[in-house]
Amino acid sequence: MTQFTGAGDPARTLALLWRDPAAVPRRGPQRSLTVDSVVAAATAIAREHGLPALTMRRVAEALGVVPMTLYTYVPGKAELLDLMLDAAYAGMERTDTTGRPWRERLTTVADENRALFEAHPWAAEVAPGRPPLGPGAIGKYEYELSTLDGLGLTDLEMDACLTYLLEFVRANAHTAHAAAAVRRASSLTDPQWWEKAGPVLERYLDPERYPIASRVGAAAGAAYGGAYDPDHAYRFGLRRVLDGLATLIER
Amino acid sequence: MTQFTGAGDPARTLALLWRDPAAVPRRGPQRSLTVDSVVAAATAIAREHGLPALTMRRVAEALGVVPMTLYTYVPGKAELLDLMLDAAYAGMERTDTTGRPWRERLTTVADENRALFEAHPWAAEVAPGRPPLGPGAIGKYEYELSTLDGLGLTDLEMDACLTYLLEFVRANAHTAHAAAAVRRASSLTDPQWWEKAGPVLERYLDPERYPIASRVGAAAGAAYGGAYDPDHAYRFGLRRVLDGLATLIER
DNA sequence: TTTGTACGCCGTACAACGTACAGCGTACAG
DNA sequence: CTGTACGCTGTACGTTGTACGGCGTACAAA
Repeated sequence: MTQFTGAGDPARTLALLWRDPAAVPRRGPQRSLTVDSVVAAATAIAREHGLPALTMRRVAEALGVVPMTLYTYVPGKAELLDLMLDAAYAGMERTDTTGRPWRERLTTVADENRALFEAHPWAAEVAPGRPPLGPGAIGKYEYELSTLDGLGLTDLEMDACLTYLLEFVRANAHTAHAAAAVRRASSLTDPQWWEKAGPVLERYLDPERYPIASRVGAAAGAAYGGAYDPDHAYRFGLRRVLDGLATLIER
Repeated sequence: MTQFTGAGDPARTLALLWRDPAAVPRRGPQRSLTVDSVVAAATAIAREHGLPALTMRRVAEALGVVPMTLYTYVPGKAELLDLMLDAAYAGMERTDTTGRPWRERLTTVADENRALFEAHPWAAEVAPGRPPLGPGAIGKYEYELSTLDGLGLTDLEMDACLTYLLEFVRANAHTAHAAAAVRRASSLTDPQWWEKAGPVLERYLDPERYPIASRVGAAAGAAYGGAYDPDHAYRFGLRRVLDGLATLIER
């Protein structure tokens, strides 16, 4: 099952995201849980065991409750993911960089988003079909836009620049986490895998037919100890992102 | 279930990817299918109904066979995804841009990758934990690296530049496709959704508390007719990517 | 030509998933 | 005091990927 956000009824989801007091019931027995406790339990599971391990049954078990109980707090799993994402956004650090040069400000934003995905690897995997328009997401948007304010960009350019920067960080985290997830799933470390795959691949791969790929692939493999080094890709990429934005900002 | 690639036994997977003749059996009854027909049927389902609709049962049904039969052609679903991905790579256009300026060459590579994700939207969703080292992927790598050859970059830089460019295209396609998938799943078009969410959101969102977000969000929403325009993000982003690489290449 | 066996195909089965539904008991409104 | 709104739960359904064992075919050896 691919995991979405933004699937359910917008009004209900928004009321939930903003913790609308009018949405809590006035009758019936005392509630044994809270929306926040459900979100917290789900987040803990996703963080510790990955998104595939996040099941309604597991969340319920962690809370000492039967699965169907969760459905009185949350309409379904999609909305729970929305709530988790918004809560994660709300918990992000927001360093005040007023007055600093724009490169430093954007680097801070990038690093803070990277930290988000480090603290919540699952967040890089949920596909935000429609963004969760809760207080966490809006507050994040406001803060991040403020680092681009006053640079002479149009409103549309500000949005485009921010989207561009954030998608880079997100993509980097996604790739990094996919690598980590496959490591966990295959019970074969990266070096072990390459040790097995390398000799076999050599039987099929003709260096004369793929000269550049052989050369560059070997160089990259030797340098990274694998096919991909997320840390290096982040540092390299962030420099490119800032240089790319510079031609727009400093024109 | 999150979809991986590269989960199974490397040797078996590689033999499959390269269509090793030694891997086909010599005994037993005639095989009614081929690996290629399985891959083709699976690809057709993924393309037409999306990755969540790609199930072994459905592939089997399309081939007029019982689910377990597929397992005599393919070790499992993860390997099937590897094969699908490698086949999609193999089918990509590879325009000869020898002698053209590097910006034009890289734009061509980006556009070809974008076309891949347009033809195979599912490909943007599979997480390539470990890349499928088949003829398609290797050929693609060789071709794409050739557009960066002779520019004075080190081998590591060539790999980093290509990775950076491809991750941008991939991330853009992923976001675009997530938006399309949620539209399909929620049975509520984007304008319909905003029409319902807009008034409700206004009740919660205080413009004085989020001045920049309100202003920029409104501008972006009006310009794109939604929160995000993948086409615009691609054109904008590709310019930034090339400008960012320029400071490295033309230093 | 016969026979042993490697191997394709299939029916059944299992565990896990999200969640619909109906019954039961609680606590507030009148 | 009573009716009812509503939280909690047990059971159940339709999915998923795939393990297992039986059956029959077609090639290798005799």
